[in-house]
Amino acid sequence: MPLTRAGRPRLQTQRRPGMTARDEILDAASELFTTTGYAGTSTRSIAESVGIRQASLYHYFKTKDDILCALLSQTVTPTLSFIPTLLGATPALTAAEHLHALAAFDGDQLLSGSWNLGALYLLPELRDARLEPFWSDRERLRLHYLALSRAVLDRTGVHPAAADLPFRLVESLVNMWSVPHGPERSELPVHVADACLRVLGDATAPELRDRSRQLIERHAQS
Amino acid sequence: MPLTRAGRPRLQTQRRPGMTARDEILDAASELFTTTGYAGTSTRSIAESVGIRQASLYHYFKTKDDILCALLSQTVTPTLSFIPTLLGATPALTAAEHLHALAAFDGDQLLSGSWNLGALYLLPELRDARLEPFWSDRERLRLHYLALSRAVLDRTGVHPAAADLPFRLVESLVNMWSVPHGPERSELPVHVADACLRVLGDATAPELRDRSRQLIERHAQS
DNA sequence: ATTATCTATAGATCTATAGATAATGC
DNA sequence: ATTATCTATAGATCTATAGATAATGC
Repeated sequence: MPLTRAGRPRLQTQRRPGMTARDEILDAASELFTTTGYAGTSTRSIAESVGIRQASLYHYFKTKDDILCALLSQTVTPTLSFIPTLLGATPALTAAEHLHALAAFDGDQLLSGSWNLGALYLLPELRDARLEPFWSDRERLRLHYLALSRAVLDRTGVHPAAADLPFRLVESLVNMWSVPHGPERSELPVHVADACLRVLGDATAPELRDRSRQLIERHAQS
Repeated sequence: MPLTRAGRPRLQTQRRPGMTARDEILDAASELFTTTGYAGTSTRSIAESVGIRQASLYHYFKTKDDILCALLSQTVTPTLSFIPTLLGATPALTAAEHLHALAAFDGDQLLSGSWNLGALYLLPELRDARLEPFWSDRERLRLHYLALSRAVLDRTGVHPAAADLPFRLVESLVNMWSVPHGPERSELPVHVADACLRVLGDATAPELRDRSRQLIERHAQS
């Protein structure tokens, strides 16, 4: 077991979490992109924050864009992969159960990790052709929320204009990332999932909350 | 009445709305800041979009920051000035009535104008010392929502974690700015105001909606 | 030999300033 | 004389590349 890796040693010792230099770079970029924006973050500032020279970034990423793409792919994918699990549950879920579990899972995802990666989707500078795959993933997720919400609205009779709000409620978790005196962060997603149903005119039964928790746990194991 | 104003003529004819050059610049900056971000928008691109030379911007604004500040002051101020009107209404409003009217007004503000100025508040690069006055205005507004929401929650018995959600629902209007196949834009704010009450466990009576509309109209006249 | 870093730098920006110029206003 | 624009440019970035260097791996 080598004490140091191959390659010329760094001038500074490691200061970012991560097993590989690539992970260190992604951690630093997450923090900087989410706090000062994409265009507002220079490759130099990323490198400084890792403790390497600016040019060394290019050993791991072809361009600055590549760093952003690597980060974005970590965001929507887990939630999209939860949908088949929900669709395959037996006995089949009602629309309300499905929506609640989806919202709770999606919210957990958004609040997990050390940096507010979900906020990257709110960066306007990001609506760019080369990032289209990530936007279409996100749009697929939105349309799934929309279909579930409409099914609930059909039953409750609330105005159809409310159909987009559950997705927006979950999305707004990224703006609650650091709100003083708020509720315990780990509990926020389930409260927001409850709120998704209330906003559609439905009440959340406690059993529904348990069901969501089970579905999420079972998915985590597989 | 002069056909042209004093000063050397422009090379290009006017292409932006606005009575003054300053207004033309603000219109262009609104579009660019909200679509490509603050750091992602160069002073050159603003000038090009107005049809003047980059250096000419500095006749109207000392720095690029100054342009952003001028835009930000247009956003929260109108809604904050609506609060005294609501507090002074006779007979006094219930918390639910107050919240509904506030949300409907705030939502109208966010969707008015040709550009999605409210989205500027979601730019992370904007959390900067020199823009602190705008953030504290916005925080004041959030705390007002919070207090009203808590009063409603006391009555309905819904979990206190929902107290921040009405503010977030209204805020998310900026992300619904251009959603295909959505409800009529002018009607969105009232639907979101209704949703604010539902998310707190309250139902919106139709009279409440009328009351909000009246309050907003009366404020607009004064 | 391979790898991960480093130094150095090209070339393209970007913000802001200095000062010239071409109108109107008096 | 005043004003609003223009041209030109300084000085500070910023991204990305070229190639040197100092480790480990074989």
